[in-house]
Amino acid sequence: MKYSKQRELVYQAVLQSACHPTADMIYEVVRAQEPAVSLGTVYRNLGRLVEEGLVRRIVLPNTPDRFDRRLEEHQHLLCQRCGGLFDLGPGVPFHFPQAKRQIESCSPFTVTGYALYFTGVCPGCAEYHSPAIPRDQIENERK
Amino acid sequence: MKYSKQRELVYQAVLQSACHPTADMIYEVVRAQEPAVSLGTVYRNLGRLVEEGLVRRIVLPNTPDRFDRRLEEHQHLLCQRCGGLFDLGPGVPFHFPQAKRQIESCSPFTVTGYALYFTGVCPGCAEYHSPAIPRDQIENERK
DNA sequence: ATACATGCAAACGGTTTGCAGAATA
DNA sequence: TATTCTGCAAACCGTTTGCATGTAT
Repeated sequence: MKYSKQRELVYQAVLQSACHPTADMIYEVVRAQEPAVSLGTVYRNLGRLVEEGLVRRIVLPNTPDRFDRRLEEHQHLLCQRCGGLFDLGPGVPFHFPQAKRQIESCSPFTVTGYALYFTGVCPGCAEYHSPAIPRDQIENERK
Repeated sequence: MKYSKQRELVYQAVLQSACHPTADMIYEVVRAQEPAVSLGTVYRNLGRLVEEGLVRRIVLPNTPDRFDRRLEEHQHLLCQRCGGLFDLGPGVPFHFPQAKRQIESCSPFTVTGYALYFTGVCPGCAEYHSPAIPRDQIENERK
């Protein structure tokens, strides 16, 4: 893969993001340093970085894809009030190798992967009388 | 909710489908009986039926939504070769109430729901020298 | 020199929506 | 009659793609 300044900036933006940014958020960050960058280039480079395994893509229904610098296996919770996406610790009782074994032992399928996420309410949104906040007004996803 | 022939046909089409049909497949089935029906109406009615809890919506990345007449909790496997979506039996080692309890006991989130599906290869596609079949050429999803 | 990457803008695909008219209650 | 529904077509939104130009090796 040939070096490009744009890809470097996209990668750094993902690494330095405190949350799980969308392509659009990455675009804004990169544009601050390289105003001529195009959204298409950001999409292309995010795709490349995912292919190379440098960055993880999180696909959720009815929302733009999110990107994650954390490569280790972990689950997420999608807050239904603010739309924020949060990492869950290792307490989630789901172990893929075991699930794979179990499914393959009692059904005719070969299992190669999975997708799992939870929905719920984050602590910030759960506060007393905390109003629902439309997603486009909050993008700082507390942890 | 006011009766409409179109909604009835949409509902029956989901109930009678052998697989997990997309809005488009429902559209085709309904159109066979009611040629003037519009795709918009199919979408609207599928949405209503989901709201009413009569039908389940299955959301997957990069593919149109699927609809499911089975309301009981169960998991799915998405075949990566033919694109077919298959029901998995009760052997999947994931139990939501337990997961909810465990996550809530060790993190500050309230958990209200989840999404889980597996990817892999279905028996039909696993056959010896079975070629990969593009999704638009196979829509009979064996069970 | 020759790949490969970029900016731009148009296209894509699944889904939603605004509207005037038709069907239900 | 009052409300809800429909068909139609345009809009929507995140993402991808074609193309001519620019940049890294």
